[in-house]
Amino acid sequence: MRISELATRTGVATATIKYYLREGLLPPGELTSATQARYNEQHVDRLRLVRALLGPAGLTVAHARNVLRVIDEPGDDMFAALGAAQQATLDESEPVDTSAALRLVERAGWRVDPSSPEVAQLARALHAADDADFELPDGVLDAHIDAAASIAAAELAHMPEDPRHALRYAVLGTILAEPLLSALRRLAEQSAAADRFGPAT
Amino acid sequence: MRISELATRTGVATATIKYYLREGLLPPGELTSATQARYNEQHVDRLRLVRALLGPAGLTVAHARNVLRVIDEPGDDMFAALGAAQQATLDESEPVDTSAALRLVERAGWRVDPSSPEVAQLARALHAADDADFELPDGVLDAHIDAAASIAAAELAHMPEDPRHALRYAVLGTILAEPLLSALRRLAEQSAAADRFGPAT
DNA sequence: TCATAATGGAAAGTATCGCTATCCAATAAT
DNA sequence: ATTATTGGATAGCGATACTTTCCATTATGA
Repeated sequence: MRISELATRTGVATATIKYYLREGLLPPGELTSATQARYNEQHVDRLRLVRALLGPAGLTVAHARNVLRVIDEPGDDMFAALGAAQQATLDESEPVDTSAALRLVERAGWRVDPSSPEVAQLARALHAADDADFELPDGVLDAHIDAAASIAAAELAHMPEDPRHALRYAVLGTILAEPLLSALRRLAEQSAAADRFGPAT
Repeated sequence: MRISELATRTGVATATIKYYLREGLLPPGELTSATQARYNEQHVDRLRLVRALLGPAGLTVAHARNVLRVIDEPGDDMFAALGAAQQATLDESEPVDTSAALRLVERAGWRVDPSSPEVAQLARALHAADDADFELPDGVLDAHIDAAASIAAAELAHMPEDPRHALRYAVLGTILAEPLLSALRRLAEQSAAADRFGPAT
């Protein structure tokens, strides 16, 4: 198919597709002449994936490119690839004091790289709560830890056997499930609040 | 104190403080003349709160303004205020097909407003996964639902008695705990992946 | 076959966002 | 009396995700 058909089938403007091509989010079509290229079903799928990453998942173009690179070139070290996929969506930024975050990780009993950006992200979240004068009760923190642990366990338990699929699954699970979990948490809160403060059934 | 002291104490540039004042994130200081205003400790606290919302929580200025308005003017209907606080951070956007989302909510047994933006957010997250050809196993979905429910329960259980504090607590809990939960989930995954794929202890 | 439409590719333009810089007249500090 | 600071207004900036415009080169179809 040509670019215009790719555009109509995915609902993405051709100019935008050209932009994604330029940014390396979408592999180029097969050139049939100086002014024509052919695209196939894989391009359709890829374009949908790109839109999912840029839209609801909220990734920047740069982050999406990183994520796609990990999916495209898995390498043979699954652990390294998973780490790379996670870090693909994080910016490095100023160093933070990670002591509180590390204490929390230890309390959770997790085995993590103390210098990973995820620890820094956790540290920043804790500091933000602190700066906002928001005291997070231990019980609530523990609930978050348990929740995170059981989600991770469930995700790992359902990971496909085939390493190629497993990586894609893990990467997308990490990234696409994030907005899902946020929405679910808010709905659970809404429901709980309705039970407690809302109008009678 | 004057604006420059407010700036040095919070580490926020005076130009930025002026910007927040303009945007209504920070209440004006008490004018003592045409060219001087006095600020107090409440301004320091407020400014820290604003930075926490704009930084790690990732809110836009417009969303932060909405959130602060709910905190500032609680009203007497706690349920309505909680709903308003949640919606303060969401954009309205094109309508989505919420049927899959509603099915999920029903499976969770939650009591929520089917037309709420949170449902729409959930619907978009589900569609994104679908568009990306990412099949979320039921077991994983259930794990997310259970996790969301137990977090919500823990948060409600620790909500302060005093309605004024309760609202602030609920609002900040919803917003500031989101990046925290994301970080925890990623660390839990990292730990679980290390156990399964990583180097031996 | 010849006018019209579409394409690849490059480059410039646009809208939004969160600041940041510049000015100015009025006032404070020394 | 001189210098520094402030409130207030306005304009500028850098990043991001597109959009628009342009052009030479093909396709396409009446």
